[in-house]
Amino acid sequence: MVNAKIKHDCKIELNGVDLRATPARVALMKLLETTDKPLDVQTMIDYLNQQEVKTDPATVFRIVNLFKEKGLLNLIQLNEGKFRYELTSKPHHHHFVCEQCGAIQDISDFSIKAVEDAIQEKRQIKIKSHSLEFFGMCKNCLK
Amino acid sequence: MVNAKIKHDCKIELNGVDLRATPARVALMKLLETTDKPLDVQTMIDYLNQQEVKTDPATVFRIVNLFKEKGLLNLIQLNEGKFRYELTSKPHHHHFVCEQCGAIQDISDFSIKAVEDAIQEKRQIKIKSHSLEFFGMCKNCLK
DNA sequence: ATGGTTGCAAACACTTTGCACATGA
DNA sequence: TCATGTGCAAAGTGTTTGCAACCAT
Repeated sequence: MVNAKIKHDCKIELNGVDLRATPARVALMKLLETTDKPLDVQTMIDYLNQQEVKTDPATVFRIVNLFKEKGLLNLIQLNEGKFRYELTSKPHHHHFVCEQCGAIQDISDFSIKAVEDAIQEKRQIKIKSHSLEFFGMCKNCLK
Repeated sequence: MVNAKIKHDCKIELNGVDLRATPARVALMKLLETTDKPLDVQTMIDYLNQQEVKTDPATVFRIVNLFKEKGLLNLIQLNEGKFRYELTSKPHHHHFVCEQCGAIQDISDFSIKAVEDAIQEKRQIKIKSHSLEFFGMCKNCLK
């Protein structure tokens, strides 16, 4: 019942951006909705294959790219050699990555919108997005 | 003469971080010093091979990683699928990338150090570096 | 029914690694 | 001299693409 409900929600969400609600897409939406840190594609694949939903890397890459085009996902890079993704529906925030243990924390203590507006006007450019990530040592690793 | 002088400088610079001044390394330092935007490795390889200095991708990747370890280079990601590098000796700045034409501008109008300090204290973490990049449309492409 | 979606295999881009040879200090 | 660095080839990731079969609408 719970599953059915969530599936239904995702269906509406997906159809709303002209995408068919296939099992892999619905499962991926569910995963993204219940995860609090940016996911890389390999993690998504592993998760899906652990569930009832067998799928293929090519499919997941395609879904993720589609979701990004449709504006459902933000792309994030944390200086690894790969992309991570987060739902755009989550409140805007930045990240802190511990270089020792790899832990990722959300940073939402402030906004750089004012700065962004100032730069935009001064340079006569249009800023559509930004990425701001911090790197260092987390509380635990500092001990 | 000019070349000899620059070579000499790089030799000191390289030996200063316990690296031998080989032709590829010196040429790469020269390139990095005279370029104002973050370079990807393929661009470095193409440049070196156009010059007198024939070299191999593996070598350039190794040099770049060494330079980074030694603190000579900063790694930058602009949401492409690859790394870019800049000399750490350049004044700290951020970047703006035009999503239409790919142009990269330096953004050094402001600092987020105050913000960084506040986050660091509040969360009891140690922030060692950050990346802040802006994406949008440049002046030209807005026309 | 039919156009969007998938799986599979192959290819591509970027990066790393092993090892024998070469070279800077 | 000899530890360090290089070239070459091979392999390892992450990602994209072509195409026939499949399935959501």
